[in-house]
Amino acid sequence: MTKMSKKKAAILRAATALFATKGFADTHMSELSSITGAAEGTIFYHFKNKEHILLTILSDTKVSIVEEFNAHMDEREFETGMEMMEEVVAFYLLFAGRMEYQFLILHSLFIYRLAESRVEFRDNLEAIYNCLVTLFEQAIFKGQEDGSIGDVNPRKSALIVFTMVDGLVRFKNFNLYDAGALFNELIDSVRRMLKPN
Amino acid sequence: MTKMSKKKAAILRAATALFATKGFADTHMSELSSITGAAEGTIFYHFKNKEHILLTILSDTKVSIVEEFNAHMDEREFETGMEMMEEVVAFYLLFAGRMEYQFLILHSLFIYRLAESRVEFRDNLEAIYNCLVTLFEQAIFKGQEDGSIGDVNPRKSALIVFTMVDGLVRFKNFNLYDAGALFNELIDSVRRMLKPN
DNA sequence: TTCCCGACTGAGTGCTCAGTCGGTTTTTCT
DNA sequence: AGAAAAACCGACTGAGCACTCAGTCGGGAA
Repeated sequence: MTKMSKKKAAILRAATALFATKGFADTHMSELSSITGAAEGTIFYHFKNKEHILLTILSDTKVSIVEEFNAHMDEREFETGMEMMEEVVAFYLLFAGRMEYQFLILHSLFIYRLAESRVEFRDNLEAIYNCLVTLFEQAIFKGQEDGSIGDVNPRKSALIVFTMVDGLVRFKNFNLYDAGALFNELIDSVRRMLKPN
Repeated sequence: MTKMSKKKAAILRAATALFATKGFADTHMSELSSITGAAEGTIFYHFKNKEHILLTILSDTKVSIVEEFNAHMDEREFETGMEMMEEVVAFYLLFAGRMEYQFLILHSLFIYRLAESRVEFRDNLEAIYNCLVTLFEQAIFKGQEDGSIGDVNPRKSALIVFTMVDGLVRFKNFNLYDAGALFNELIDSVRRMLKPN
């Protein structure tokens, strides 16, 4: 984090893009080498194997998400829980756009396969999902106190909203249709879903 | 379809499960051979290469989805568009549960990578998504005529609902949490999202 | 009975790929 | 400056992979 060799940083950057767009198995060390200008030996000097590169990316992604979301939410105040909910959704979409490759990796099968057998992977994924769902849930709690959100089950509704927003990001990243065009529709839907009565 | 050798059917069945759970690249012909009892040569007798197995699975999946959804919807009448919407959502969740492997494949990166370069893949995927989104959209049209659904943009709202339902299926298949427990919450959310005023 | 053909076989082939290793260059510290 | 440590290099290895091919087998038609 504090000091990292140029090559190591370049390897992580290139691997993030390649894992996201080509998948883990279809990304070869030779490509990573030619793109970054680092010899294959250099890659294995910095990472003990291919999987370790992926784990580093996932761990970095977790740190980014947890830190940036909490920082963003901490530094602003909301009149109502509904406003907070709208801000979480908006920031989620903005952030997912900025970190498109990382979110593609989070939406990939190979990461869940690894999470089944490897705790290091599972822990990072759980931290990410827990952080995100909790933010949605907090907005609902707040909204139910101030009356801006109706009498829904907070945890379950948080998961539903998460499903919607994350599904939209996935569709956008897979180029299924333009998610940007659905932004307003999504916010409206969430509002209608959660408002009292 | 009409007549298929036992071995060929077994290969397709095993490949569906393996591609869904292990991914395309991590599924080896040797596994396919040992699981099905078919010699590796037999696999290449029936399919010209590995990719051709995947294409066959995708094409069969498309046929199943399009036929079964249309059949299911045709054979029942709905009082209101909202009722129809609830039935589409319910049947989607039921069907995705029955065809878990196929839906896992539909949610996998490798299929979208192939769709970018190969028309045969892209055409099948488009047919599937078009069929599904259109059903949601038709329910909204109907609901707007009979007053059970409010004044929303039909296409966009259909996509949002699709995002929710499909996202839930994805979360369930990736074992992120029990989607079954969210069924009622989902239906309620859709109803609140779409109801007039 | 002979012939044919679709289904099936599995050892063999060539290539690709993650990972190694012995060595060189660059940076940091005293 | 000089030594030590960190970063970097790329030819090499061997395991594993998709795919091939020459040939077997069984059963139906002529």
